[in-house]
Amino acid sequence: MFRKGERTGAPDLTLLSARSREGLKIGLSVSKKVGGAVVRNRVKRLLREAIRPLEDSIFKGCMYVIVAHPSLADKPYCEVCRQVRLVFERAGRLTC
RNA sequence: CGAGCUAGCCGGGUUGCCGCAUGAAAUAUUUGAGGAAAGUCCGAGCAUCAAUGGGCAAGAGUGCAAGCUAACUACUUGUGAAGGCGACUUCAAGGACAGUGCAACAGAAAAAUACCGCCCAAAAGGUUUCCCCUUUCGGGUAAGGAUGGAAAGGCGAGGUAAGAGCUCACCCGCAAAUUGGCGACAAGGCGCGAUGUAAACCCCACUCGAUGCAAGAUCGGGAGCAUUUAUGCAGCCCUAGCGCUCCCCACAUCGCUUGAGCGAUAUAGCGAUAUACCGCCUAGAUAGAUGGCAACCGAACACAGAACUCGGCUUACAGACUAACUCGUGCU
RNA sequence: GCGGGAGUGACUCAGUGGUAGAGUGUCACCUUGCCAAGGUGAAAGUCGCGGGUCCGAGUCCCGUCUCCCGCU
Repeated sequence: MFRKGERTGAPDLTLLSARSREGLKIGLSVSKKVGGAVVRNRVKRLLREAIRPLEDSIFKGCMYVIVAHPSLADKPYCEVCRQVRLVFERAGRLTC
């Protein structure tokens, strides 16, 4: 994914997407630079919650990885939601 | 009222909708992070390693006493030392006449020494009768000598050729008999006067086999050596035992949560803790589960996320509460 | 999860318990018509942080923080 994927950016996160035959798969990458265990778990939860309402409208033929930047750690939920929607729109993967 | 000190406790709760993991089980429901889950600094369980069964070496750790515990270097209560007016707090707290090393600079000298000084005797010289002065050699001495963290117990008197605990008074330190205490130790003081450093090596006493759930168990295939002896398998030895070595595939299931478990009460104990009885079941994932949107409570804002499990230690921490005690001030 | 190492001038590193050093760089002066090279001199250190042992700690001991590496 990191070698071949197509990159799309937002202020505090990056989306990698690549064609796959296995259907929709979404991974999260939150490195130690973001924070300790508590902070990283929270970031992952917020990202999952942000993806959940979009799940039906995302293009099914790809695998995705969302990379969180350290600046995402102190953003509120609505901001995370906005950026996730933005990054999928920019990549042209939303079908609705 | 102010300042302090010690111990303990909490560190969110309730409701609705959507969502995650798990159990029972079949559409509705059970349970779901911490006081430190952290650091990994100690101690155990459990597992494997040739039985790690007995002994040795090497290495590591600990170092006041009694108790407590499954165990401990932890903990409790004491002893001693240091700090604080006090409540109280802190302490790796054995041994320096078993041995070795080190003590920079300064200083005569750093562990036993005579450089200067002081004193005695002899010789030579000056003077020349002596006294006195200078030099050399030999001996005595630790009173004085700008140092240093530390200088051979301190200070005064006697004493002496000069001096010296050599003797004496007062003080300092070590300390035998005896007495009290289970003990550390305390009181006591015959006698004695020893540099410091063991958190330098070390000595003495005591303790420790190694590796860790990524341990390991179950399930598959292949190669080499050996052919029931021997070789080989542990740091070394003894006894017992065993075919040995290597590679690939796979990550499924088990280990995986009921345990030296938690809570209340009573009894024993100053306490750590123990005993009895009653009640409770309280995460178990495997890319790794607790979140989102709202409402209310007076405010919900700290440090922070289980990964085999327990007992401690250490470190981080917004705020809230309870009790005992100490010091100061004012009033009665 | 388990184990090991490092932290010293701006940078790279030395450093037996006894005044903290070297090279590169920086600054000033000399040299040159100017620059470089060369020469002379100077400044720059909470020895990661907090305690302890010691007369005295960068060094020894304990705790702590950050970074790096290995097993897997």
